[in-house]
Amino acid sequence: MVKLCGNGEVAIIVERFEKLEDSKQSIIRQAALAEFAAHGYAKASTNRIVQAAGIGKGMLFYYFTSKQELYEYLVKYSLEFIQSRYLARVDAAEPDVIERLTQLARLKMEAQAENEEVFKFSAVFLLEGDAQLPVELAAKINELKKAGYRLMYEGIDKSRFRKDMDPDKVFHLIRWSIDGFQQELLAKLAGQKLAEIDFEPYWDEFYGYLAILKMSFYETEGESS
Amino acid sequence: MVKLCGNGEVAIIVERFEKLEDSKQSIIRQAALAEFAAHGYAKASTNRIVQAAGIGKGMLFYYFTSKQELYEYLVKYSLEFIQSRYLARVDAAEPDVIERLTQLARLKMEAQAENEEVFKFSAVFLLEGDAQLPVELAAKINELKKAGYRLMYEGIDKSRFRKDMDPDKVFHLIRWSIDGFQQELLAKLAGQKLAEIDFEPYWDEFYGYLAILKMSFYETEGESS
DNA sequence: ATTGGAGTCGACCAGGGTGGTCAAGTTGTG
DNA sequence: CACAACTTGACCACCCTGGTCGACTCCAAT
Repeated sequence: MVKLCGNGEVAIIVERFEKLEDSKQSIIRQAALAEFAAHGYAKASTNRIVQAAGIGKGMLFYYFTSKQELYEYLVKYSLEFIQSRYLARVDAAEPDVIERLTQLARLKMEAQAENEEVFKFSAVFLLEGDAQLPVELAAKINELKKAGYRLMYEGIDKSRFRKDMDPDKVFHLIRWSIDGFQQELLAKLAGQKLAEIDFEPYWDEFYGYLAILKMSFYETEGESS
Repeated sequence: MVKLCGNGEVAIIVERFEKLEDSKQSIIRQAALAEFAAHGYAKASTNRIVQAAGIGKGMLFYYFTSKQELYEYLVKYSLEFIQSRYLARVDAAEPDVIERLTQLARLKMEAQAENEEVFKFSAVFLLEGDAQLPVELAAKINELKKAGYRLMYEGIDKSRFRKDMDPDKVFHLIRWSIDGFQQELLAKLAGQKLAEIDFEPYWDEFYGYLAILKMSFYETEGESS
């Protein structure tokens, strides 16, 4: 009988890695994520990975058959991480723009604090064509992109905006503002370990910006038809 | 007598490049800018540069003594380009936030249309520590950074904002909005030659956003003390 | 005590890319 | 013709690559 589902051997080999104690697994995974995030698939170096992880060269190819397979494992891992630790937590039923975007910002920041390398790596593999992945993985990537898009744009209620402004434009302005704040915050905190930072003061500042946005773009209470 | 000002030989060699007809100079320059922009100093390849420029390997080292000198030439060229074609054109006396930021956006877009590679390259060398440049060049880079910072933040009149909002926060919201628009536009136009694009419709859209920002954040006319 | 398999290491391999050189050849000009 | 400026790409020594593999350690089962 012919195997229809491919890669019996590969599965056996990757298992070795998954049997490792979590702490060691994590060290290797983080080292590899960081390397691929910093250099992309082609220019990432397996030598630097094993050096950063503190293991012998041989071990990497004992756990993974090849650089390519390691990369695919990391993509799969990252997709699952982003899905379960970030997107799945967003309340897609929240219709208020600011509430929704605030949730996205907050949950993303929390997930990023939990594993920053995953997000840096995702920025690479979401754009990169270098690696060419098996169709089934490429499909999952597209799913994730669409899921993210949906959470950002679908089911948003723009009826509460001031009537004298184009609601789509207002929506974009709000989005750019929140993105800008977030981006600038991350740039300011670059180099520090996100997990160790007390974000409360930054969130307070953030809510100050949100208050201004609401005051500016939302219909004033009790002024309606 | 001792030469106090260094590099007599280098000057003679670079002269060869500067004597070239402009069109050829430009082809080589653009190829090199693109290569360094895409890969950074360390991983840029002189082989790919000569290939892209359509010249023999030897010529590159006939015009420039080394990869390092080529890089320094490009940094110098880019600094001058950005200074003269972008920053110098900004009217630093314009006190109105939106007017000022609009100018910055518009002039940057025009300069980018004139030579896109310079801006992509500048994004690299403004961050990169790889190359280590001679102090005198590093100083010029810092000057440029400061000049840019000044044009963005200095001499701005925030007194026309609504009195019930923190003017610094409003300023940042406006900045992020304009940046967001610009960034998204550039992403949408990626791959096309900026110089061949008719920007009028985009500017119209942009002014639509500005109108909303003014309506939202500026003190309403005739409501004062 | 012995065996054997899982786990671990790093020296080693062939291959490819690196920045830079240079002998050879092509031009253009006096 | 001669001579200098210009142009080429094969070539160099070197470095790093992904991947292999023989040697070694450890430990549980015999």
